[in-house]
Amino acid sequence: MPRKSSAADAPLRLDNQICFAVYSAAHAFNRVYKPLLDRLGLTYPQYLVMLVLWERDDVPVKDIGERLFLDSGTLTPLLKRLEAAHLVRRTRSSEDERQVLIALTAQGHALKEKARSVPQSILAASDCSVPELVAMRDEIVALRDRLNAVIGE
Amino acid sequence: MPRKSSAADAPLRLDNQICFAVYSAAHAFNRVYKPLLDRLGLTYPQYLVMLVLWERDDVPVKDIGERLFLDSGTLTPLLKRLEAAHLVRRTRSSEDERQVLIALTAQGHALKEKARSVPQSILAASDCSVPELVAMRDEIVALRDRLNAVIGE
DNA sequence: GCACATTCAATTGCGAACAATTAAATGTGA
DNA sequence: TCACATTTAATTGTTCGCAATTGAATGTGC
Repeated sequence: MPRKSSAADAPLRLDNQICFAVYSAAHAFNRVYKPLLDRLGLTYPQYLVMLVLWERDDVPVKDIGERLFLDSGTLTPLLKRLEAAHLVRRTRSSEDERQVLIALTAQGHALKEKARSVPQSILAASDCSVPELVAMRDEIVALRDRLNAVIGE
Repeated sequence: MPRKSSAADAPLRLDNQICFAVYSAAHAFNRVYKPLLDRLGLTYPQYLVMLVLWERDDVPVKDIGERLFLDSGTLTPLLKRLEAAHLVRRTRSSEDERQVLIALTAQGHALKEKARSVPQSILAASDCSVPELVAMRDEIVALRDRLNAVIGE
């Protein structure tokens, strides 16, 4: 028997999965961002780190990681690339030698001005009203936070 | 002047970004899936490929790529790992020698039964009603499709 | 039939992402 | 004080994800 598609298979159907919706939307965002961020010389994760630093500077790697849900295994090499691009400086804290503080260079600060056009371009690409996007964002954040709550038991 | 947070900066604020909501939710899903998929011996992208194959077998790499929005650079090594795990077979099509057809092995088919408990666990972790999840999924898919439409000019 | 373009998978190189481990600095309790 | 645990980044190794290129097979237009 050729295994006809059955109702019992619905939970395993790709297009029914919310995780795949989220996964594929994340990649779609990445592809839209790519040409915009190329002009800034940033990758998407690097852009996220810069967003954090543009809000507050001179913070330990740990803080950036907590904000972005990333660990040092991801951030250490990424921050070294930003340092090589002269956008940030990495210095050991003198109060606590375990911490490495990340500070923006003048170039890093200046890049913020060039980045201001990015959110507008993304808004246009999403072809969606701001209130709709805000509502979706809040729902997705709430879902993410519930998922993260499960991970910490 | 110490650059106080200003309303002009709102579009660049991390927590205002829907892309970051999606990006961080995708990673949260990945972390919830990890222990469940470890028991199947699969990574999350490998699980997605298996979902595609459990729906329809004996398809070219191209079809899997279109379904998952992934290219051969990602899929070729991933499929070789699934082959090494004896879950799929890779054979050149005889009608069109350019294509490589991916077929499930008996083990690959059998794994579907072990996978049936996964969606239920994810539903529980998301701590959300099915109608809510379905609504969110459809919104996210619609957004993804609009973003993908922009990429193809 | 033949030059040419197109399609498809594979390959190479780079940048995430994370698990697991390491090493150094700091904190804590007896 | 001193043994011990904790915190913090860095490191190593594996797997994605994609751009760019390659090479073989197929399709096409003349």
